[in-house]
Amino acid sequence: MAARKLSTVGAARREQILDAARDLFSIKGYRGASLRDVAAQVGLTPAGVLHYFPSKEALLAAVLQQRDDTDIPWFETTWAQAGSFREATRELMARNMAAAGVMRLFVTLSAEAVDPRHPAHEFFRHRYRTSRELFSSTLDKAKSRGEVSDTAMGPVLIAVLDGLQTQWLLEPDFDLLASLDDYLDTIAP
Amino acid sequence: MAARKLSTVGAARREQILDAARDLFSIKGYRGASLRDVAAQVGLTPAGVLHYFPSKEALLAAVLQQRDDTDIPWFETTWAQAGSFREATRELMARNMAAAGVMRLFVTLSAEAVDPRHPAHEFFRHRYRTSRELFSSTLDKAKSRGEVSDTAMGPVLIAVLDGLQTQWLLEPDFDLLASLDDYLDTIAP
DNA sequence: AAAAACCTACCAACTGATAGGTGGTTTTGT
DNA sequence: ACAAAACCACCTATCAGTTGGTAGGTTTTT
Repeated sequence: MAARKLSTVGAARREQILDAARDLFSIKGYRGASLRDVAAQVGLTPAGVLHYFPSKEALLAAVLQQRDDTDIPWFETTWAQAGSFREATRELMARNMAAAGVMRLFVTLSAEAVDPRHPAHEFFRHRYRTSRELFSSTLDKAKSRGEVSDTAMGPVLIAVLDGLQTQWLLEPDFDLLASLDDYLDTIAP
Repeated sequence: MAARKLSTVGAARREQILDAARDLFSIKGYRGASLRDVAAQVGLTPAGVLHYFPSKEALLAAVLQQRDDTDIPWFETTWAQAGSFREATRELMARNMAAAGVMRLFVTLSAEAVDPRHPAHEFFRHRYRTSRELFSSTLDKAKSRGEVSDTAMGPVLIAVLDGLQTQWLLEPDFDLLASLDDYLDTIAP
Protein backbone atom coordinates (compact mmCIF):
# COMPACT_ATOMS: atom_id res chain seq x y z
CA MET A 1 0.00 0.00 0.00
CA ALA A 2 2.19 2.80 1.30
CA ALA A 3 5.30 3.73 -0.62
CA ARG A 4 8.23 2.04 1.08
CA LYS A 5 11.49 3.87 1.43
CA LEU A 6 13.79 0.95 1.98
CA SER A 7 17.25 0.42 0.63
CA THR A 8 18.25 -3.09 -0.37
CA VAL A 9 20.08 -3.56 2.92
CA GLY A 10 17.01 -2.26 4.71
CA ALA A 11 14.75 -4.66 2.90
CA ALA A 12 17.03 -7.53 3.85
CA ARG A 13 16.93 -6.49 7.50
CA ARG A 14 13.18 -6.37 7.33
CA GLU A 15 13.07 -9.94 6.07
CA GLN A 16 15.50 -10.97 8.77
CA ILE A 17 13.35 -9.44 11.48
CA LEU A 18 10.27 -11.09 10.00
CA ASP A 19 11.98 -14.48 10.10
CA ALA A 20 13.12 -14.04 13.68
CA ALA A 21 9.68 -12.86 14.76
CA ARG A 22 8.04 -15.85 13.08
CA ASP A 23 10.38 -18.24 14.87
CA LEU A 24 9.91 -16.64 18.25
CA PHE A 25 6.15 -16.16 18.01
CA SER A 26 5.86 -19.76 16.92
CA ILE A 27 7.71 -21.00 19.99
CA LYS A 28 6.64 -18.64 22.74
CA GLY A 29 3.48 -17.16 21.28
CA TYR A 30 2.85 -13.49 20.65
CA ARG A 31 2.42 -12.64 24.30
CA GLY A 32 5.36 -14.75 25.38
CA ALA A 33 7.94 -13.39 22.93
CA SER A 34 9.18 -9.85 23.51
CA LEU A 35 10.50 -7.19 21.19
CA ARG A 36 13.81 -7.60 23.00
CA ASP A 37 13.88 -11.27 22.07
CA VAL A 38 13.28 -10.47 18.44
CA ALA A 39 15.82 -7.65 18.44
CA ALA A 40 18.47 -9.79 20.11
CA GLN A 41 18.00 -12.56 17.54
CA VAL A 42 18.88 -10.21 14.68
CA GLY A 43 21.54 -8.27 16.58
CA LEU A 44 19.57 -5.08 17.04
CA THR A 45 18.11 -3.11 19.91
CA PRO A 46 14.34 -2.97 20.41
CA ALA A 47 14.35 0.53 18.99
CA GLY A 48 16.08 -0.81 15.91
CA VAL A 49 13.24 -3.23 15.32
CA LEU A 50 10.69 -0.49 15.79
CA HIS A 51 12.41 1.43 13.04
CA TYR A 52 11.02 -1.15 10.61
CA PHE A 53 7.71 -1.92 12.30
CA PRO A 54 5.89 0.82 14.18
CA SER A 55 4.72 -1.52 16.93
CA LYS A 56 4.88 -5.12 18.05
CA GLU A 57 1.35 -5.59 16.81
CA ALA A 58 2.33 -4.37 13.34
CA LEU A 59 5.16 -6.88 13.38
CA LEU A 60 2.72 -9.66 14.15
CA ALA A 61 0.42 -8.54 11.38
CA ALA A 62 3.31 -8.55 8.93
CA VAL A 63 4.38 -12.04 10.00
CA LEU A 64 0.87 -13.40 9.55
CA GLN A 65 0.23 -11.71 6.25
CA GLN A 66 3.51 -12.93 4.83
CA ARG A 67 2.44 -16.55 5.14
CA ASP A 68 -1.15 -16.11 4.19
CA ASP A 69 -0.19 -14.79 0.77
CA THR A 70 1.68 -17.88 -0.31
CA ASP A 71 -0.61 -20.51 1.19
CA ILE A 72 -3.89 -20.09 -0.59
CA PRO A 73 -3.10 -20.94 -4.20
CA TRP A 74 -0.71 -23.72 -3.28
CA PHE A 75 -3.10 -26.61 -2.75
CA GLU A 76 -4.94 -26.54 -6.06
CA THR A 77 -1.70 -26.32 -8.00
CA THR A 78 -0.30 -29.27 -6.11
CA TRP A 79 -3.45 -31.27 -6.65
CA ALA A 80 -3.23 -30.72 -10.40
CA GLN A 81 0.36 -31.89 -10.37
CA ALA A 82 0.12 -34.72 -7.88
CA GLY A 83 -2.81 -36.34 -9.63
CA SER A 84 -4.89 -37.52 -6.70
CA PHE A 85 -6.57 -35.57 -3.95
CA ARG A 86 -5.11 -37.92 -1.42
CA GLU A 87 -1.59 -37.35 -2.62
CA ALA A 88 -2.07 -33.59 -2.66
CA THR A 89 -3.32 -33.64 0.93
CA ARG A 90 -0.37 -35.73 2.01
CA GLU A 91 1.98 -33.32 0.29
CA LEU A 92 0.30 -30.40 2.00
CA MET A 93 0.95 -32.02 5.34
CA ALA A 94 4.49 -33.04 4.44
CA ARG A 95 5.15 -29.48 3.47
CA ASN A 96 3.82 -28.23 6.79
CA MET A 97 5.97 -30.73 8.64
CA ALA A 98 9.05 -29.56 6.80
CA ALA A 99 8.31 -26.04 8.01
CA ALA A 100 7.59 -26.91 11.61
CA GLY A 101 8.25 -23.32 12.65
CA VAL A 102 5.38 -22.02 10.56
CA MET A 103 3.16 -24.85 11.74
CA ARG A 104 3.89 -23.97 15.36
CA LEU A 105 3.19 -20.33 14.59
CA PHE A 106 -0.30 -21.05 13.37
CA VAL A 107 -1.14 -23.66 15.98
CA THR A 108 0.14 -21.47 18.80
CA LEU A 109 -1.35 -18.23 17.58
CA SER A 110 -4.72 -19.56 16.49
CA ALA A 111 -5.27 -20.88 19.99
CA GLU A 112 -3.99 -17.68 21.62
CA ALA A 113 -6.25 -15.67 19.31
CA VAL A 114 -9.39 -17.34 20.62
CA ASP A 115 -9.48 -14.36 22.98
CA PRO A 116 -11.49 -11.64 21.19
CA ARG A 117 -9.07 -9.00 22.49
CA HIS A 118 -6.08 -10.71 20.93
CA PRO A 119 -4.58 -8.66 18.08
CA ALA A 120 -4.77 -11.64 15.73
CA HIS A 121 -8.36 -12.56 16.59
CA GLU A 122 -9.93 -11.11 13.47
CA PHE A 123 -7.16 -12.43 11.29
CA PHE A 124 -7.82 -15.99 12.36
CA ARG A 125 -11.57 -15.68 12.15
CA HIS A 126 -11.20 -14.53 8.60
CA ARG A 127 -8.61 -17.16 7.83
CA TYR A 128 -10.78 -20.02 9.05
CA ARG A 129 -13.78 -18.71 7.23
CA THR A 130 -12.02 -18.52 3.88
CA SER A 131 -10.21 -21.74 4.63
CA ARG A 132 -13.52 -23.53 5.17
CA GLU A 133 -14.83 -22.17 1.91
CA LEU A 134 -11.69 -23.20 0.08
CA PHE A 135 -11.62 -26.74 1.41
CA SER A 136 -15.35 -27.16 0.94
CA SER A 137 -15.23 -26.19 -2.71
CA THR A 138 -12.08 -28.24 -3.25
CA LEU A 139 -13.77 -31.26 -1.71
CA ASP A 140 -16.80 -30.69 -3.95
CA LYS A 141 -14.53 -30.85 -6.94
CA ALA A 142 -12.94 -34.03 -5.65
CA LYS A 143 -16.36 -35.54 -5.07
CA SER A 144 -17.51 -34.77 -8.57
CA ARG A 145 -14.41 -36.52 -9.86
CA GLY A 146 -15.22 -39.51 -7.70
CA GLU A 147 -12.05 -39.10 -5.67
CA VAL A 148 -13.64 -38.83 -2.25
CA SER A 149 -16.85 -39.90 -0.58
CA ASP A 150 -19.81 -37.57 -0.38
CA THR A 151 -19.61 -37.65 3.40
CA ALA A 152 -16.33 -35.68 3.42
CA MET A 153 -16.74 -32.12 4.66
CA GLY A 154 -14.44 -29.09 4.64
CA PRO A 155 -14.64 -28.12 8.32
CA VAL A 156 -13.95 -31.70 9.37
CA LEU A 157 -10.94 -31.96 7.09
CA ILE A 158 -9.57 -28.74 8.55
CA ALA A 159 -10.17 -30.03 12.05
CA VAL A 160 -8.30 -33.25 11.27
CA LEU A 161 -5.33 -31.38 9.83
CA ASP A 162 -5.19 -28.95 12.77
CA GLY A 163 -5.73 -31.56 15.43
CA LEU A 164 -3.15 -33.98 14.09
CA GLN A 165 -0.63 -31.18 13.86
CA THR A 166 -1.10 -30.30 17.52
CA GLN A 167 -0.48 -33.90 18.51
CA TRP A 168 2.62 -34.06 16.36
CA LEU A 169 4.05 -30.83 17.70
CA LEU A 170 3.62 -32.05 21.25
CA GLU A 171 5.14 -35.42 20.48
CA PRO A 172 7.33 -35.57 17.38
CA ASP A 173 7.32 -39.38 17.48
CA PHE A 174 3.60 -39.33 16.76
CA ASP A 175 3.01 -40.70 13.26
CA LEU A 176 1.10 -37.84 11.75
CA LEU A 177 1.07 -39.08 8.19
CA ALA A 178 -0.20 -42.50 9.20
CA SER A 179 -3.10 -40.93 11.07
CA LEU A 180 -3.80 -38.66 8.14
CA ASP A 181 -3.99 -41.76 5.96
CA ASP A 182 -6.38 -43.27 8.46
CA TYR A 183 -8.69 -40.34 7.98
CA LEU A 184 -8.34 -40.31 4.20
CA ASP A 185 -9.32 -43.97 4.25
CA THR A 186 -12.60 -43.09 5.92
CA ILE A 187 -13.47 -40.63 3.17
CA ALA A 188 -12.31 -42.84 0.32
CA PRO A 189 -15.10 -43.28 -2.26
CA MET B 1 -0.08 -36.18 49.88
CA ALA B 2 1.02 -33.68 52.49
CA ALA B 3 -1.31 -32.97 55.36
CA ARG B 4 -3.18 -29.79 54.55
CA LYS B 5 -3.77 -27.26 57.26
CA LEU B 6 -6.68 -25.38 55.81
CA SER B 7 -9.69 -24.12 57.63
CA THR B 8 -13.04 -24.29 55.89
CA VAL B 9 -12.77 -20.63 54.96
CA GLY B 10 -9.28 -21.27 53.61
CA ALA B 11 -10.44 -24.21 51.54
CA ALA B 12 -13.22 -22.10 50.06
CA ARG B 13 -10.75 -19.37 49.12
CA ARG B 14 -8.53 -21.95 47.51
CA GLU B 15 -11.40 -23.12 45.33
CA GLN B 16 -12.25 -19.54 44.49
CA ILE B 17 -8.67 -18.84 43.38
CA LEU B 18 -8.65 -22.04 41.35
CA ASP B 19 -11.84 -21.00 39.56
CA ALA B 20 -10.52 -17.53 38.80
CA ALA B 21 -7.22 -18.92 37.56
CA ARG B 22 -9.01 -21.37 35.29
CA ASP B 23 -11.10 -18.58 33.80
CA LEU B 24 -8.16 -16.26 33.26
CA PHE B 25 -5.75 -18.87 31.95
CA SER B 26 -8.44 -20.00 29.56
CA ILE B 27 -8.88 -16.53 28.15
CA LYS B 28 -5.40 -15.06 28.20
CA GLY B 29 -3.25 -18.15 28.48
CA TYR B 30 -0.81 -18.94 31.23
CA ARG B 31 1.74 -16.41 30.05
CA GLY B 32 -0.85 -13.76 29.37
CA ALA B 33 -2.64 -13.87 32.72
CA SER B 34 -0.76 -12.48 35.69
CA LEU B 35 -0.93 -13.28 39.37
CA ARG B 36 -2.28 -9.78 39.81
CA ASP B 37 -5.16 -10.57 37.49
CA VAL B 38 -6.01 -13.69 39.44
CA ALA B 39 -5.66 -11.90 42.76
CA ALA B 40 -7.84 -8.99 41.67
CA GLN B 41 -10.60 -11.35 40.52
CA VAL B 42 -10.92 -12.83 44.01
CA GLY B 43 -10.33 -9.57 45.86
CA LEU B 44 -6.86 -10.39 47.12
CA THR B 45 -3.33 -9.12 46.61
CA PRO B 46 -0.77 -11.18 44.71
CA ALA B 47 0.82 -12.12 48.02
CA GLY B 48 -2.54 -13.39 49.19
CA VAL B 49 -2.73 -15.78 46.26
CA LEU B 50 0.80 -16.99 46.91
CA HIS B 51 -0.27 -17.87 50.42
CA TYR B 52 -2.31 -20.69 48.91
CA PHE B 53 -0.06 -21.64 46.01
CA PRO B 54 3.70 -21.33 46.40
CA SER B 55 4.16 -20.08 42.84
CA LYS B 56 2.27 -19.26 39.68
CA GLU B 57 3.44 -22.53 38.21
CA ALA B 58 2.00 -24.46 41.15
CA LEU B 59 -1.29 -22.68 40.57
CA LEU B 60 -1.31 -23.80 36.96
CA ALA B 61 -0.56 -27.37 37.97
CA ALA B 62 -3.45 -27.31 40.42
CA VAL B 63 -5.82 -25.95 37.80
CA LEU B 64 -4.87 -28.64 35.32
CA GLN B 65 -4.99 -31.49 37.77
CA GLN B 66 -8.40 -30.45 39.02
CA ARG B 67 -9.99 -31.05 35.62
CA ASP B 68 -8.04 -34.12 34.65
CA ASP B 69 -9.40 -36.08 37.58
CA THR B 70 -13.03 -35.84 36.57
CA ASP B 71 -12.68 -36.27 32.81
CA ILE B 72 -11.32 -39.74 32.30
CA PRO B 73 -14.08 -42.06 33.53
CA TRP B 74 -16.86 -39.89 32.18
CA PHE B 75 -17.07 -41.11 28.60
CA GLU B 76 -17.54 -44.81 29.19
CA THR B 77 -20.23 -44.20 31.76
CA THR B 78 -22.06 -41.91 29.37
CA TRP B 79 -21.76 -44.41 26.57
CA ALA B 80 -23.32 -47.12 28.69
CA GLN B 81 -26.21 -44.81 29.52
CA ALA B 82 -26.67 -43.13 26.17
CA GLY B 83 -26.89 -46.40 24.29
CA SER B 84 -24.98 -45.54 21.14
CA PHE B 85 -21.40 -44.49 20.62
CA ARG B 86 -22.57 -41.68 18.44
CA GLU B 87 -24.86 -40.30 21.10
CA ALA B 88 -22.13 -40.55 23.75
CA THR B 89 -19.71 -38.62 21.55
CA ARG B 90 -22.31 -35.94 20.91
CA GLU B 91 -22.96 -35.66 24.64
CA LEU B 92 -19.25 -35.38 25.29
CA MET B 93 -19.09 -32.44 22.93
CA ALA B 94 -22.27 -30.87 24.24
CA ARG B 95 -20.81 -31.08 27.71
CA ASN B 96 -17.62 -29.39 26.55
CA MET B 97 -19.62 -26.65 24.89
CA ALA B 98 -21.58 -26.04 28.07
CA ALA B 99 -18.26 -25.50 29.86
CA ALA B 100 -16.68 -23.24 27.29
CA GLY B 101 -14.27 -21.88 29.88
CA VAL B 102 -12.71 -25.28 30.42
CA MET B 103 -12.67 -25.91 26.69
CA ARG B 104 -10.81 -22.67 26.13
CA LEU B 105 -8.40 -23.58 28.89
CA PHE B 106 -7.36 -26.79 27.21
CA VAL B 107 -7.33 -25.45 23.68
CA THR B 108 -5.32 -22.39 24.71
CA LEU B 109 -2.91 -24.18 27.01
CA SER B 110 -2.30 -27.24 24.87
CA ALA B 111 -1.14 -24.99 22.05
CA GLU B 112 0.92 -22.81 24.37
CA ALA B 113 2.47 -25.97 25.83
CA VAL B 114 3.88 -27.06 22.48
CA ASP B 115 6.98 -25.22 23.65
CA PRO B 116 9.08 -27.81 25.55
CA ARG B 117 9.99 -25.16 28.13
CA HIS B 118 6.37 -24.46 28.96
CA PRO B 119 5.47 -25.60 32.49
CA ALA B 120 2.52 -27.59 31.19
CA HIS B 121 4.44 -29.30 28.37
CA GLU B 122 4.82 -32.66 30.09
CA PHE B 123 1.28 -32.55 31.37
CA PHE B 124 -0.14 -32.27 27.87
CA ARG B 125 2.20 -34.87 26.41
CA HIS B 126 1.01 -37.29 29.01
CA ARG B 127 -2.60 -36.26 28.58
CA TYR B 128 -2.59 -36.84 24.84
CA ARG B 129 -0.83 -40.15 25.20
CA THR B 130 -3.37 -41.54 27.64
CA SER B 131 -6.16 -39.90 25.72
CA ARG B 132 -5.10 -41.68 22.55
CA GLU B 133 -5.02 -45.00 24.37
CA LEU B 134 -8.42 -44.36 25.88
CA PHE B 135 -10.11 -43.42 22.62
CA SER B 136 -8.40 -46.21 20.73
CA SER B 137 -9.60 -48.89 23.09
CA THR B 138 -13.04 -47.31 23.28
CA LEU B 139 -13.25 -47.32 19.49
CA ASP B 140 -12.16 -50.96 19.46
CA LYS B 141 -15.05 -51.79 21.72
CA ALA B 142 -17.44 -49.85 19.49
CA LYS B 143 -16.10 -51.68 16.44
CA SER B 144 -16.62 -55.08 18.00
CA ARG B 145 -20.21 -54.10 18.72
CA GLY B 146 -20.65 -53.05 15.12
CA GLU B 147 -21.28 -49.42 16.07
CA VAL B 148 -18.51 -47.85 14.02
CA SER B 149 -16.49 -48.68 10.95
CA ASP B 150 -13.11 -50.39 11.21
CA THR B 151 -11.49 -47.38 9.61
CA ALA B 152 -12.14 -45.19 12.66
CA MET B 153 -9.00 -44.42 14.66
CA GLY B 154 -8.41 -42.85 18.08
CA PRO B 155 -5.88 -40.16 17.12
CA VAL B 156 -8.11 -39.00 14.27
CA LEU B 157 -11.16 -38.80 16.50
CA ILE B 158 -9.18 -36.71 18.99
CA ALA B 159 -7.99 -34.46 16.18
CA VAL B 160 -11.54 -33.94 14.98
CA LEU B 161 -12.79 -33.06 18.44
CA ASP B 162 -9.89 -30.67 19.08
CA GLY B 163 -9.98 -29.08 15.67
CA LEU B 164 -13.72 -28.47 15.67
CA GLN B 165 -13.52 -26.93 19.12
CA THR B 166 -10.91 -24.45 17.96
CA GLN B 167 -13.13 -23.37 15.09
CA TRP B 168 -16.11 -23.03 17.38
CA LEU B 169 -14.20 -20.97 19.95
CA LEU B 170 -13.06 -18.59 17.25
CA GLU B 171 -16.51 -18.30 15.77
CA PRO B 172 -19.39 -19.24 18.07
CA ASP B 173 -21.79 -19.28 15.11
CA PHE B 174 -19.90 -22.24 13.68
CA ASP B 175 -22.13 -25.31 13.86
CA LEU B 176 -19.86 -27.62 15.79
CA LEU B 177 -22.35 -30.40 16.37
CA ALA B 178 -23.33 -30.53 12.70
CA SER B 179 -19.70 -30.95 11.71
CA LEU B 180 -19.23 -33.57 14.37
CA ASP B 181 -22.16 -35.43 12.87
CA ASP B 182 -20.53 -35.12 9.48
CA TYR B 183 -17.49 -36.89 10.82
CA LEU B 184 -19.47 -39.54 12.64
CA ASP B 185 -21.25 -40.25 9.35
CA THR B 186 -17.94 -41.07 7.73
CA ILE B 187 -17.14 -43.66 10.39
CA ALA B 188 -20.63 -45.15 10.50
CA PRO B 189 -20.52 -48.92 9.92
C1' DA C 1 22.87 17.25 1.61
C1' DA C 2 19.36 14.23 2.49
C1' DA C 3 17.60 10.30 4.10
C1' DA C 4 17.94 5.76 5.91
C1' DA C 5 19.65 2.88 9.56
C1' DC C 6 20.46 2.51 13.43
C1' DC C 7 21.97 3.78 18.59
C1' DT C 8 21.73 5.41 23.67
C1' DA C 9 19.05 6.72 27.20
C1' DC C 10 15.07 6.68 29.00
C1' DC C 11 10.01 5.92 30.73
C1' DA C 12 5.90 4.22 33.12
C1' DA C 13 3.74 0.09 33.70
C1' DC C 14 3.89 -4.48 34.84
C1' DT C 15 6.12 -9.21 36.02
C1' DG C 16 6.62 -13.03 39.79
C1' DA C 17 8.24 -13.23 44.15
C1' DT C 18 9.97 -12.16 49.09
C1' DA C 19 10.18 -10.19 53.88
C1' DG C 20 8.05 -9.12 57.59
C1' DG C 21 4.39 -7.84 59.54
C1' DT C 22 -1.07 -7.57 61.73
C1' DG C 23 -5.27 -9.18 63.40
C1' DG C 24 -8.16 -12.83 64.24
C1' DT C 25 -9.17 -17.78 65.36
C1' DT C 26 -7.99 -22.16 67.21
C1' DT C 27 -5.43 -25.18 70.21
C1' DT C 28 -3.18 -26.18 74.25
C1' DG C 29 -1.63 -26.06 79.27
C1' DT C 30 -3.15 -25.31 83.60
C1' DA D 1 -12.62 -21.38 82.68
C1' DC D 2 -9.03 -18.74 80.85
C1' DA D 3 -4.82 -17.09 79.33
C1' DA D 4 -0.89 -18.05 76.50
C1' DA D 5 0.98 -20.00 72.50
C1' DA D 6 0.36 -21.32 67.93
C1' DC D 7 -1.35 -20.78 63.66
C1' DC D 8 -3.99 -19.12 59.77
C1' DA D 9 -5.31 -15.61 56.50
C1' DC D 10 -4.06 -12.27 54.78
C1' DC D 11 -1.69 -7.36 54.30
C1' DT D 12 1.94 -3.55 52.98
C1' DA D 13 6.09 -2.55 51.10
C1' DT D 14 9.36 -3.65 48.20
C1' DC D 15 12.41 -6.08 45.07
C1' DA D 16 14.98 -6.83 40.63
C1' DG D 17 13.79 -7.72 36.17
C1' DT D 18 11.00 -7.16 31.93
C1' DT D 19 7.48 -5.08 29.04
C1' DG D 20 6.30 -1.99 24.76
C1' DG D 21 7.38 2.35 23.38
C1' DT D 22 9.52 7.31 22.79
C1' DA D 23 12.86 11.21 22.06
C1' DG D 24 16.61 12.59 20.14
C1' DG D 25 21.03 11.92 18.58
C1' DT D 26 24.82 9.65 15.53
C1' DT D 27 26.59 7.00 11.85
C1' DT D 28 26.27 5.10 7.25
C1' DT D 29 24.56 4.89 2.62
C1' DT D 30 22.67 7.05 -1.48
